Amino acid sequence: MSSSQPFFASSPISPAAGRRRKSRFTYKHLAQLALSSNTCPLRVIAHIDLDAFYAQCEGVRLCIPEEQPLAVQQWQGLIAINYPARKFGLNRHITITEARKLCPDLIMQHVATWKEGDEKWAYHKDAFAHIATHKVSLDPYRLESRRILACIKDVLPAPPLQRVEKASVDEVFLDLSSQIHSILLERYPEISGPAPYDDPTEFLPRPPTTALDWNTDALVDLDSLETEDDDPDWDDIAILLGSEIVRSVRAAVRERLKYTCSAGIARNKMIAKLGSAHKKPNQQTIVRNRAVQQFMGGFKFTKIRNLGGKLGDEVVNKFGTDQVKELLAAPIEQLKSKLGDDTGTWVYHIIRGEDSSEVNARTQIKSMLSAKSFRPTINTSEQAVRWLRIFVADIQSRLVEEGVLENKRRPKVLSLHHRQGAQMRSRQASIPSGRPIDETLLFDIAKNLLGQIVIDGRAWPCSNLQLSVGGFEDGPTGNRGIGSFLVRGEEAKAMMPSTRDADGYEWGKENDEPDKRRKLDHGAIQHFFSRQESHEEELSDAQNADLEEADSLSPQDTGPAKQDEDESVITLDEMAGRSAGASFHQAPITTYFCDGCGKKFPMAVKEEHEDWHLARELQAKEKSIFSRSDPHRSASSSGSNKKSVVAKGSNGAMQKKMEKGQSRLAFGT
DNA sequence: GTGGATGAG
DNA sequence: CGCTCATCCAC
Repeated sequence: MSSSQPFFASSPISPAAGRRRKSRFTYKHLAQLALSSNTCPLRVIAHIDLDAFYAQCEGVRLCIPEEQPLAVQQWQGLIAINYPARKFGLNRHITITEARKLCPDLIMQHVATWKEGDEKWAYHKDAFAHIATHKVSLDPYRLESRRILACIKDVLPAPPLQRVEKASVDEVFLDLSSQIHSILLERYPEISGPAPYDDPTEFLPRPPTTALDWNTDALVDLDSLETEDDDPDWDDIAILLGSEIVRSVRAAVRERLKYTCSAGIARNKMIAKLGSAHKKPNQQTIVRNRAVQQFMGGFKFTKIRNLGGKLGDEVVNKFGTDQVKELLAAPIEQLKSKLGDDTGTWVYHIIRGEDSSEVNARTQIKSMLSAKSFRPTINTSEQAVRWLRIFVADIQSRLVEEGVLENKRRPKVLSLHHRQGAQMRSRQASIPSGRPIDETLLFDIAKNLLGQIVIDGRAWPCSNLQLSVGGFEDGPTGNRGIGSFLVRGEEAKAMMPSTRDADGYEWGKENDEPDKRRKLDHGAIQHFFSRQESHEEELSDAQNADLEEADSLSPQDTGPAKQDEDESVITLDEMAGRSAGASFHQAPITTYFCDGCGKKFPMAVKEEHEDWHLARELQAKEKSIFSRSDPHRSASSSGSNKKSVVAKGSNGAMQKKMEKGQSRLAFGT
């Protein structure tokens, strides 16, 4: 909300009749460009947006022709619709039956899902039948997003000339200023020297008057007072270079990875983003500085980022319009008095196309969430605990992808959100540092947080649970070599049957002893988690059926109460430990040492552990699941038999393990 | 630091 | 819609 400006409102040199001798820009402005200064009037920002991203991912993965109408399904809804399908009037918020009616030829591919005990997400036929036991995974799209980002970074020059911000799974901002500065100096030696008299406020000479080739881009019309044959200035040259860079980035993404995207090129992030949405798909739009007024004037201001929600509604109500053009008439004092000083000032500038926000050179995420909405609701702690297992497996596998194993980054905080009716509650806890993160550790903490929420009361029926990690910290130096060495040392320590850390917390054992660091004592937890079997009959038929089906796949991981009639009190730890952990948590009698992990394991899990390594290696060799074609797909996911429950293993060995029900939690490495 | 609200896609 | 991600702010 800086009140720098208004550079573009007036020229330092009167645009009289005929040709100005000098540029409107100075040597100082040119120098600012090299630093990507957010106040530089020559600055060039691009926004790149993948077209119907999830749909494109599935199209690429399954080698579906691009003209084929294709939508991505999530349970009963559609979350992405490709452009051929949009011609049939399909949009989001449409049911799959309506969609099929409008476009009988439509392919609806369901997103990948997980269920309890799965090693990894997988694509399932008839996924909707498993809504009670599975959660969706958007991981395939995150992985593709990562490849595309890597491709973009690869075609751009090395940092700091390159500045890329990942704005979402399918969007990036590029600050092209530095790169363009270097191109300008190279191509136009006349401005590469020092300023005359060493005075940075000297105006630059004008660019050579060659007519610019704006190519095939959608070029936004000029403001009414400008004329098309007006001589170009350096901002025009710069933005045109920006457009050429973006064109080459898009071509690389297209040729190497088969994805189309749309882009906007402008002087700031806000306009670049409006630009990328202007013409889709597979097009790019240049919004020159002198076209900004014309471009902005045609929009509803509710299209501007941050004005799409309650704030936008508030402005509409207080000023009686949703048009940028009409709100321009409101004086800044009125905006400030009605919206507050800060917000009013921000709105005043933003509708004039002024946005000085930086492109943060950031491509890594700051938090990670795994969530599930329950329909119908869940009503018992043990159901919730089972979902925690799935969330933990999901998050752990994504942490592995983030490089947490190599100690590149690690989260500090784990939190659990819970919704009952309209009420949302959450609890969080720190993830102890100094030891590797694994599923057992995360599950242990998550389970404890659930206990806290449950004893606060009013936990059931629960309509939504979300487990997240955040507060990511960078590893020691970002240096992989020394980092992984240290981690291995820590891991070996943590794997010892009974190891206390500096705080006296005992690791390597399940928490069957009181623990001072917990906010709850086990007595309280036991009270609220006892006698779960009395709620069994409250499960819906669908849930019961699916739970039994899942249980039959993994005999040692059955729900607690049913088999143990002799126990009337089930602790959280027992519920947790009964599956994966069972052998893990007992002091092993014989152990073997895994060179790959640099740590000890119970001999009983040797075979499984080595299989797990093998599976991971095979998987790592595959650059992407999307590089494979999968011709055996049918036109829809409905109507198939319910027996296809076993996940596609990543190899035969894994598959066998899963059938035996032995493959549970992955042992942390 | 924690937990809730808002906003985007 | 359901599932993510990010930011802001009162406490």
